[in-house]
Amino acid sequence: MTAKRDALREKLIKAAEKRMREDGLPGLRARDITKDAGCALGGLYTAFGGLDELILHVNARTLERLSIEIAAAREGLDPSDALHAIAKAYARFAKKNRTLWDALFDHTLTEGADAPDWFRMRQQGVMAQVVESLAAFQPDLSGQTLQLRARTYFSAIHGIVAISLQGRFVGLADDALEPEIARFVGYILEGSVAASTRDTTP
Amino acid sequence: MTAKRDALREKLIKAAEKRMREDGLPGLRARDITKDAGCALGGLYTAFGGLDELILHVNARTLERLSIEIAAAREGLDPSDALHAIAKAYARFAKKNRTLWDALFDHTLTEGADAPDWFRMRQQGVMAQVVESLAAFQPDLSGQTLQLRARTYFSAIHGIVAISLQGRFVGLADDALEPEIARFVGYILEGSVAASTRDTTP
DNA sequence: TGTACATCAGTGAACGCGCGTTCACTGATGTAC
DNA sequence: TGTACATCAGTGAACGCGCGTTCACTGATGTAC
Repeated sequence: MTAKRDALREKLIKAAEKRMREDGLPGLRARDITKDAGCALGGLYTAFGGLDELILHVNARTLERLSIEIAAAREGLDPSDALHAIAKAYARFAKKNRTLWDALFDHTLTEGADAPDWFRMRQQGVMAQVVESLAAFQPDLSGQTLQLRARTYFSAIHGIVAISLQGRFVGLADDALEPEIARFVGYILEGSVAASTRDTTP
Repeated sequence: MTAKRDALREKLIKAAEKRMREDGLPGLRARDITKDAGCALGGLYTAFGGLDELILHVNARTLERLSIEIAAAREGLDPSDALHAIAKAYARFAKKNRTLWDALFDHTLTEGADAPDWFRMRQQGVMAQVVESLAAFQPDLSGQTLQLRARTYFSAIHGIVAISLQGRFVGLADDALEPEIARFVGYILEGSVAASTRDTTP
């Protein structure tokens, strides 16, 4: 019966997620997780390949929730508003789920092994939405270029959120973050429209 | 005599920097460093407070070199070009000094203790240049707002560089990075000028 | 210049501990007859 | 329905090891006379 096995996996993921939310990735210990999940230490290794794999599952769920929130935020909006909404939703998610969100970027697989497909798909789920909204905003973009622009847009927002939340370089009131992002996104959209019309109508 | 002590400190910093450049922050071990520096393991603890403090010194030097390269890149340029040059220099520096640059962001002090003043000053040295160029580009900005805008500008570029280099979410040719940044910066500057003129001449 | 003594940077073996992972065992569940 | 046997998920004590830090010692350097 695989249902029992799945139940254990579920309990472990839930327990790990809870610990990660409270203590963050660095404070995550196999002993704590298995204790919370109500199984023996070794149980983790029958249910999963190891701690790293368990973390990957927690991160996958975080990505899934992020994806859902982004989807909800941009639903029914026109392209420009949607791009604004994505950035805002991203910032809010990061702030609300700080430790889980940190783990998305801090957890690196040992050796050069890259993440399994089921995990990459979760990443895609987020990125695809940026791509979609950007494509609607700039219909002339497509293929590799579109992918690249979407990543650039996303990672710029990511950088702003990341450095703001960790308070590096400058320590400023964090309620300044959302308006700052809104303004910044406005600049990008306006600038890209200007560049685009200049290209098309010389 | 403090000269000898300083010589040891210097040897340790150099050795740590070399190891960090080769193996990155995660591969940094006190034993390796002291062996390379030609002193005993305990020597590290007479010269510095501990490994963390030594890492801080390495990071301070990395920031110093970054600051110098940014200064050289923007020298004599008009504000708009200078902002472009800063972004480009940052991307190049990160790529060329990958592991050292990673350490700037990955190394976190244990507990909530924040970095000493001499270290913060190095961070300021980088940031101040962004502030300066941005102030020249948008003379209407000043004070907190200027600081905030500068950080936003900087952290957006940082995000783009960081995610590109670690190849997350999308794996794309990394020679696409510089033109992508150039375009992106162009959008921001154009957008901010448009917004600014709109404000001043309603 | 020489002797006795103090200081203290530097030594490196030993400590300590956190923590992921293993593995010989057990007991619940399933299968054969 | 009952008995014997096989399987294998789950157990948890023990392993192993990496690694930062300590601390009793030593030997070079400086000071007093």
